[in-house]
Amino acid sequence: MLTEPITLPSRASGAEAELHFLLTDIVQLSGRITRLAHRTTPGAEGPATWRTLAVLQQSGPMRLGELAAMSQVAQPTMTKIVAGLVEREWVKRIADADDARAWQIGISAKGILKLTEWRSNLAAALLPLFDDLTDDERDTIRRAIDLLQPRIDRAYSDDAIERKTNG
Amino acid sequence: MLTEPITLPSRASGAEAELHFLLTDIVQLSGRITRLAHRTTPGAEGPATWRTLAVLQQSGPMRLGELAAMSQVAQPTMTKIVAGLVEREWVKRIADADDARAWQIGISAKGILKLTEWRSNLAAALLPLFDDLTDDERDTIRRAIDLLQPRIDRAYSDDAIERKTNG
DNA sequence: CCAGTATATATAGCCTAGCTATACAAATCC
DNA sequence: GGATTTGTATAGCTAGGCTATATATACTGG
Repeated sequence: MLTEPITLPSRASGAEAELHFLLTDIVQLSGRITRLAHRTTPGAEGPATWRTLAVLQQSGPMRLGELAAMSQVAQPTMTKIVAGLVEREWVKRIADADDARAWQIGISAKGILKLTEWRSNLAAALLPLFDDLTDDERDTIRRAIDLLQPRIDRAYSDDAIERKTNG
Repeated sequence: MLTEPITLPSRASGAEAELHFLLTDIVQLSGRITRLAHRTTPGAEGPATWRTLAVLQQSGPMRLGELAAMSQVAQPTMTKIVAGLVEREWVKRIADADDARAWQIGISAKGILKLTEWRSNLAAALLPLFDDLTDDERDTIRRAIDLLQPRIDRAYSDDAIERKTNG
């Protein structure tokens, strides 16, 4: 229980506050981008489907539990998502030779195609908003992504490791 | 119906492809950030709640329909979200003097507090991932946000205007 | 000034994606 | 070989998304 009044930071303060607002701005912008991406793209699949497929494409086949950890969802949630993906034939279950309880979940050719197709639709929809960017501006954005990407990835995989160690 | 084969872009090509991958990388990263933000933060409220509150805080009271357009959700979805917010007393309904069918929806003091509190939790949770950034790196990220923010905002408000004109 | 149309919100009913708690089956460990 | 641990599935709930439709108010033309 919180007994002391929360310090409500004002936009004016020092370097620590600057990082605070940088982070909250990143999150707010990300939320709006994620929402816009879902809305401007056809198809009934939600963000969870694409996030899961992207993980599988980038990291290769893995167990359902690992996939859940690397997607930052609970295991039963991943069971449900994978069930949907299996039905669409966008992933395949591969029997795990070492453990009869487990499967390896791998993206299928069809899954890769659908993911690529979705990304193309996405890029086409967002292009008009961004085609006025100069080369320098694109470079700034690219560098920002390269700064954020590994740090976010680390948060995801740290969680996966923690699960393996403590869980 | 799509009859021609989709061009599957490869990572190697020219400037247009570069923008394509910039956009898809932004969206993928945003999805992961949004998910991480939700997961690392306590409370049952989903992203939609915070997105809606943020819109109200930044743009002031407005009608439910406007709010739906500016949040990129369908009107019945916003009816549901607002119902939840009214119950928590994070927004207030103000009778519209000019139109008995409509309300003005405004964020309450409690709503501002909760939003601020959530952002503080968020910043605290993400801080350890980013406290090693140099001043230059922070500056790069800030400039990237300032490039993306207005373009995303425009997509949102364009939709709101379109709704008002054609709808 | 009233009939008909247009508009703002609400309701109904469905889906995906999230969660916790728990069941079940296989592996592992005395 | 019985007890415990571990991997996945099931049950059951919630929020947040949608379309179609109902309802109430506003507007407009004769």
